[in-house]
Amino acid sequence: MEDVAKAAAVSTATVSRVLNSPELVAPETAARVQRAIQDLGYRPNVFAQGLMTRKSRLLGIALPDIHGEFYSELLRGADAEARRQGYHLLISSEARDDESGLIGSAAGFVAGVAVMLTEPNEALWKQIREASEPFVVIDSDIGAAGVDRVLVDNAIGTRDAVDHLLGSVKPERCYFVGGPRENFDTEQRARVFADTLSERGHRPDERHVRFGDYSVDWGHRCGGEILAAANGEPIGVLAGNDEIAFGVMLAAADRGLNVPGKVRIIGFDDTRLATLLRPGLTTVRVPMAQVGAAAIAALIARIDEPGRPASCTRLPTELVVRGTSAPAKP
Amino acid sequence: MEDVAKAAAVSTATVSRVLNSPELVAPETAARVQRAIQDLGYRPNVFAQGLMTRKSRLLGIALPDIHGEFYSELLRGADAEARRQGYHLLISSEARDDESGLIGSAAGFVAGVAVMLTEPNEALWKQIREASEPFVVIDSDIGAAGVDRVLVDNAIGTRDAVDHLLGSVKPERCYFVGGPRENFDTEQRARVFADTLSERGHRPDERHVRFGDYSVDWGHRCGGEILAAANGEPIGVLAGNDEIAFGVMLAAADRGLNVPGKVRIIGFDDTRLATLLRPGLTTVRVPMAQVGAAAIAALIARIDEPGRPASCTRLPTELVVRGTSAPAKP
DNA sequence: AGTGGCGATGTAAGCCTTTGCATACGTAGA
DNA sequence: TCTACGTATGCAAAGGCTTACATCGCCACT
Repeated sequence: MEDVAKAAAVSTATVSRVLNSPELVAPETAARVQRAIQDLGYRPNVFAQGLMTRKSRLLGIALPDIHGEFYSELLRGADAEARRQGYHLLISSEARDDESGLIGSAAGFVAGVAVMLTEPNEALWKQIREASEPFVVIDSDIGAAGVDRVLVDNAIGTRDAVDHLLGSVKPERCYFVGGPRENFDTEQRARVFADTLSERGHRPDERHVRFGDYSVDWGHRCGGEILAAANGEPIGVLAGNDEIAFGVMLAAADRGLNVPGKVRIIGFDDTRLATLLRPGLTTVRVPMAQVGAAAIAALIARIDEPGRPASCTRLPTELVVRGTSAPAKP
Repeated sequence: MEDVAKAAAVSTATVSRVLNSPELVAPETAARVQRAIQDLGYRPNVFAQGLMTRKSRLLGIALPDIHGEFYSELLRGADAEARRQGYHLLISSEARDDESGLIGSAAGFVAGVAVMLTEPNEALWKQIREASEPFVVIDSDIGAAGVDRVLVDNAIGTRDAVDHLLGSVKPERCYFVGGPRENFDTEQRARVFADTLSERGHRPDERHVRFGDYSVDWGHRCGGEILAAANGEPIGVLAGNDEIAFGVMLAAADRGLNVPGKVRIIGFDDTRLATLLRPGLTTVRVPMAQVGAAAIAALIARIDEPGRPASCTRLPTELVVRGTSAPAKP
C-alpha cells in the first residue's frame, strides 16, 4: 500500500480512501491512485482490513448434512448469491452444537451464518442465539420472533397435490407417507395434507398419515402395508419426499399394481430422481437453489442494516405433474 | 488477551505462547493461563493472527460445478478432513478463470486451494500456477510435474468391468458410451476399455467407443443406435457414468430387450441412482468422499511443508456387481 | 565462589489498514 | 480585504496478535 501511495504521490490514507470512499477524493487523484494500484498489482490485505473494521466478507452456511442433490442445490444457490454480492461462503457439513461446529469455531471471522435446521435442536439453537454474529435460519419455524427466516411454503404444493389426488381418488383412499415426525417439513406437509382432506370432507386418521424416515426403504415398506390394506381399490399417496415416493412405486410393482392406474403417487422435492423414473414422478417442486440464495440475501441485508425488522421469506412450492398421478378428470 | 494476561498474572506474550507453543511455557503457568482463558471465554482474533502470521486456517475448494450428489459427496469428504485438521472450507461453485473465481478473489486469505479440473482449461491452469497459494489438483492429469494431485484410478474399475462383461459377451459386442470426449475421466475410461478389449483379442473401433455428454438422454440415444445395430444379439455396454447407463437401460426397455438378458449394462460412479434402479445397476464405484479428503490432506501437507516432493494420490475404483450385468460364468 | 548456560518470562516492535483529527488551500460572502 | 467554511489530503493512532531479543533466576560445573 505504501508503494502505491508513493507511486501515486499521495499518502496511504488517500489510497485507502480511494478504495473505500471514493467520493472523498478528487477524481484526478483517484485516477492516479487507481493506475498505481493496477500497475503494482496491489491487493489490500484482508486480515488488516478485518482487524480494523471487524468485518469480513465471509459468510458461513451450516447444513444438517451436505448429502445428496437436495443440499447441493441449496449450496449452489447460496454460493451464487454470495458471490454476486462479493462474499465468500464457508461451509459446514454438520450443524453441530458443539465447538467443532461452524458456529463455535468460525465465531469471529464470519460476518454472519445461515443455519439450516430441519428438526428441533435446543442446544444448537441456544448456541446460535448466543453467538455474536448475525444469522438467518433456513427451513425452521422455531424461535420465530425477531429472527430472519427463509422458509419453504409447503402449504401451496401440498394443497395442490391433495386436490390433484382427489381428482381421481376418494378422500378416504388418500395417504401421506412422511419422513421423520420431528422434521419441520414433514410435519407441515402432514398437517396441510390432513387439513385439506378435512376441508374436502374426510378427516384422515393416523393410519392415513404415517411417519418414518426419508428413505426408499421406508416408502417401500409403508407402501406395502397400505396397499395390503387397500384391497385393490385405487389409492393415492403423497410422499414426504421423492425417495419415499419411489419406495411406494416399488411396493406397487411388487404387487403388480399399475401406476398410475391403481396407485397414484406424488413425491416431494422434485429431485433428479423424479425426472428419471418411468413413469415420471409427479412431485412437488421445492426451489432449493432459491432458498439458498434467499438465505444469503437476507443475511447480507441484516449485516448491512442490523436494525432492520426481521424478515421472513417464504418460497412457494409447486406441483409438477408427471406420469405417476392420473390426469385430472376432464 | 490483555485481560487474560492480567487474570493469569503473566504477559500477553506468555498467553500467546500457551496457545501456540505450549512447550515453551512452564506447565503450572500454562494451566493458570488456560483457566483464565476458559473463565473469560477468550478467543484469539483471527484477523490479528492472520496479519502476523500471514497464514489462515482457510482452504478453498473450486469445483467445476457443485451439482448433484457426485460433487456433494466430494465436498463432504473434503469438509470432514478439513474440519478434522482444524481448517475451514471455502467453496466456489465455479472454477472460473477470471477474477470472480475463487483463485482470483480469495487470493491472499486462503492458505491453499484445491481445484478440480475435469477438462483442459489453459487459462485457469495458468491462473493457478501464477497464484501464490499452494494448490492441489483433483482429477486432472495435466501439468503433471511438481504438482500435488489426487486422481481416480479409473484403470482398475474399467478393466474389471470389461472383464466382467467379457464373462458373458463377445468382445466384438462390447461398447463404451462415454461422456464428453475432453473429459479426463471419460478419456481414461475409454482408453482402458479399448486397451483391455485389445488384450483380450479385439481392438474396438470408433463405433464401439462413443462420446457424448453425461446425460440420461445421451445414453438413451446412443444406446438406441447401438441396439438397433446389434440385431438382437446380446451386447455389453460400459457407460461413462450412471446416468448414461440408465439411458441405455431405457433404450433397452424401448425395444423390449431384457436387462441383463439381452443387454448387460455397467455404469460408472456408483451414485445413489445405481442402487435405486431395478434391476440394480452394476457400476464402478468412485470414492468421491475419499477423493475430497485426500485432496485436503495433500493440501495441508503441502502447506505445512512447502518443500516436500509433489504427491500423487490415486484412489482405486471398484466394480460393484448388481442386477444389470449377467453373473460371471460359473 | 565464580561463571556459563539454560529454561521461563517479559518487553516492545511490527504486521497492514482504517479513520478521527489536523492541516492547507481555495472560494464566497461580508 | 478579512473571515468562514468546505474540500482534499496528510498525520498518526489504534486494532490484537506474534516473536526476536532482552532479562532474570537458577543449577551445574570448574
